[in-house]
Amino acid sequence: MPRTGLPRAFNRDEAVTAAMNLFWEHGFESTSLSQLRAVMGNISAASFYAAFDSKEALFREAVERYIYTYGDVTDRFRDTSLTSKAAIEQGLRQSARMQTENSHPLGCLLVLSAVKCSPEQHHIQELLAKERERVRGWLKSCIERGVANGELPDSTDIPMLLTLFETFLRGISIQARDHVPYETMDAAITQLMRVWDLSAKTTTQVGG
Amino acid sequence: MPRTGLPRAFNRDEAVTAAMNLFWEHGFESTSLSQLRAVMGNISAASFYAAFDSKEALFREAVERYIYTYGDVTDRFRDTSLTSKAAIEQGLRQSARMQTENSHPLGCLLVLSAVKCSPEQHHIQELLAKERERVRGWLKSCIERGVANGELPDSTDIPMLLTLFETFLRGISIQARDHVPYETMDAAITQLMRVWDLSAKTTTQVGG
DNA sequence: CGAGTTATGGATTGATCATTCTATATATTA
DNA sequence: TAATATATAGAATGATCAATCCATAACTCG
Repeated sequence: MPRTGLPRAFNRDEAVTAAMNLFWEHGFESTSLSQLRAVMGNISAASFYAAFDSKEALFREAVERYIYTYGDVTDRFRDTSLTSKAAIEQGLRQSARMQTENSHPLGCLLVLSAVKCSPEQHHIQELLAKERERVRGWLKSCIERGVANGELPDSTDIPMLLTLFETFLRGISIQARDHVPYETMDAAITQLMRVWDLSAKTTTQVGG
Repeated sequence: MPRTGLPRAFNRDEAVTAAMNLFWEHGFESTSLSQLRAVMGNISAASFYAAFDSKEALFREAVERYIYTYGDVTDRFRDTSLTSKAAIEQGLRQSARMQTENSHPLGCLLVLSAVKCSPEQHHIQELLAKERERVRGWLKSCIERGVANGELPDSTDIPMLLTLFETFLRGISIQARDHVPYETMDAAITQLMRVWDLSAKTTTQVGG
């Protein structure tokens, strides 16, 4: 809260959102500072660095903003008021729906915005990998809950099921970018969930 | 075949392969010409431009090289000596195996190396999108063949099945980058293919 | 008003980007 | 050996990159 001095001429909050959308569309490295300053209200370089430490610091803010807004669709994986199956199914459907909306860039920012970058910015890749790992943890906990509450048998191959659903989830980002419509992905999710039912029906076997 | 003049001091073929690996690892835009020249045998800029028109032209050659080498795992989708189910299953397993090998960069070059780029290089994105579309076409033909030869009922929702398998296929690239091991993806594919069996067993219904 | 504080515009930094140029070295062909 | 052709090294091109500097404008507080 700046108390004295010239007040900022642009809305910092709106600027972060605009930056998030640009990073989402073009990725971290391919988004230049001049492009960012343009969408942030045609602000000068001095104004930018008075408000943000660096391009990387802005990116971190943009990622945080994404997680708490569009990225919150994966919260369903943590919703214990639903059955494990419903949590996964709804998480997948919501992700597909959000990533195919045309009111913002297609796909998931956490998957797409730094899938590749120069060696000297490897830590940016790691930042997003850590966020994906968080989602993976929720998905894993959700499946483990399904085993614990009897939805799935004790013999369930948890890493396998986790990978099945997570791989599909990650693929949604590429498919959304390639303009595969939501409805088709939604239908595919319906069939994918039948694997859950098959796992649920399997009688308990001796684990290896 | 140069007949006169000073012969090239570096192996053009090996240089393209080295460039392919660098593009595969870091993507088109994040790979600089100086990095390329370094791995291509510490060649000078003049030598580079004597052998290649531009960075983009080299990238196109690298993509072509990839398609005919590592990328050929998806040829299984076109193998009509197999049942449609076997073609898809083997194509998925081979893709997962190749993309997780540690003798080269992880994931698929066609999916990862230009998923994001600056607006002025949109055509690079489109180049790779077209290659992915080709694979999508093979996958679609494979499923259609399954319907035609009776493996799948006429009521089969082809776009749905296509998207189910393609979304998983695309997800493998992200998962491989995130170091998900081949064995786990292989197990997931086994379960994914059970959806095929369910589709095959479904009695013919009135289509919508 | 004057002192203190902050944001701004605009020029500038040094690095790196892809690409081109010039001069020279080395090959084949006549 | 002379003419021709090609590749080379190394410097230089202009553009753009993220980031910084300086002077000035505009605000609050005393």
